[in-house]
Amino acid sequence: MIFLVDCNNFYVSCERIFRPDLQNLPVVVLSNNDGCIISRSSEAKKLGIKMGEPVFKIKNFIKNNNIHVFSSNFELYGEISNTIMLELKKFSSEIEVYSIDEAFLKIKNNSNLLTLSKEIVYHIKKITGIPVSVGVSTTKTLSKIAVTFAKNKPNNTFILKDKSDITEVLKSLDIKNIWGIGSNYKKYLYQNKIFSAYDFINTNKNWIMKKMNINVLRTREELKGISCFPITISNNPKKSITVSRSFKGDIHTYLDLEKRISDYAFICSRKLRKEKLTAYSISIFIATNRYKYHAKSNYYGFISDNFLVSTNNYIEIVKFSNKLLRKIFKNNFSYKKGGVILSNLTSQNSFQTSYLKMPDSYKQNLLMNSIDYINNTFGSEKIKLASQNLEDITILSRKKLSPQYINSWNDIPNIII
DNA sequence: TCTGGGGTCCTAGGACCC
DNA sequence: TCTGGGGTCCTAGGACCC
Repeated sequence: MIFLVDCNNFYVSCERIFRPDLQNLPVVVLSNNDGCIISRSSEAKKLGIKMGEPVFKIKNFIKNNNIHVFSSNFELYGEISNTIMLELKKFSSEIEVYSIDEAFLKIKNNSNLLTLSKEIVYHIKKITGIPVSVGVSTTKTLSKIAVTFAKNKPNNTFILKDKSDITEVLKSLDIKNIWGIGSNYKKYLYQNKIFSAYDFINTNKNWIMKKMNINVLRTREELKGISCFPITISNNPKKSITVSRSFKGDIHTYLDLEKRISDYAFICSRKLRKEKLTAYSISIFIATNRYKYHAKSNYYGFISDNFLVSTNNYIEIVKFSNKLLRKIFKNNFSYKKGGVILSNLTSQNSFQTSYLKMPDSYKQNLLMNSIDYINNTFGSEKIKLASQNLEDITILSRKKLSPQYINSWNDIPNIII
């Protein structure tokens, strides 16, 4: 059987660990730049706050209803997530960490599914303080359905096993709530008079393949109890690394944009080096504010290119990103967002060399390692490259940031007796 | 004033080969 | 009048996820 363990309102629950006074009160967590709502406590949901809602639109509502607001603290959430996943490994060695707040567990000895589910809920809450839900069924897609039911049960567990139960559930379930059916396929399926999950399992296979794709067909099979998405235990190596941000205000000049792109390229390189990888390809994009202007004053620039040889050299990556930026930059636009993507990644110990370019010299490597050492020891922005933003201003707006309770010595909670 | 960020997979069609 | 058949690889764009 497949157990899907899903944390309840994960980011909000993380904040509440250190703020027990916020139990039973409406709480929300915001996206980067304090832009949108990305996590809501059940009380906030009951007040009608929607997922992805822009904060500025409901500023007064937040105030009037005494809703507690946090900026996102992903460092903290990541640490808590790691702890949860380590604890879950005690229940099964066949575990797939699917996202920051979800994991699939394959459990073979399934004598008492309900008891085991309750045990998982109890254990994770006891060790980490995070409330989780457990959905159990025979395939990943069915477990996904089970866990949504679990969220509304008093003990946060739900077993979806009997054939007749499954049929009943599928009949009651809107197709848009199936894992793998997004807004576009939903629209298309509605147009073809397919509304419930039960309608969907009775569709024609060739039609699905012709009009959609193989994964949609797999989803259909999974709903019938035929497993098509196996649990992938090995943590596959990363295939791409992105750093992108919306800017606080608009940017008009090339030079200002270059500072941002240099920053993102530098951060991206740091992530790359942390994973002990090198990149062969790099992409840059810049975009105007899609909400603000008419279509003709909007512009989206995107470009990709390859290095001669895979690299994780800060200087080389930042230099190349600026060279690409020059090719897509256009005057007379107000830029609102930009990003750097590194792809075609390989391990730094095994990449392909080339006769076109000498490998980094010993001195270059020493320089790169020194940058890492200094930034890791004294703060991530101590050493920068000259094209980066050198003024001491924070790029992100995070006005309601909680302390780094468990990943910074300065922020360790004090207990006063 | 103000609207997030980071990923993966699939496929049609183009470029190329013999 | 009439111009083959069978492949592989790459990539942009579209779909999805949290």
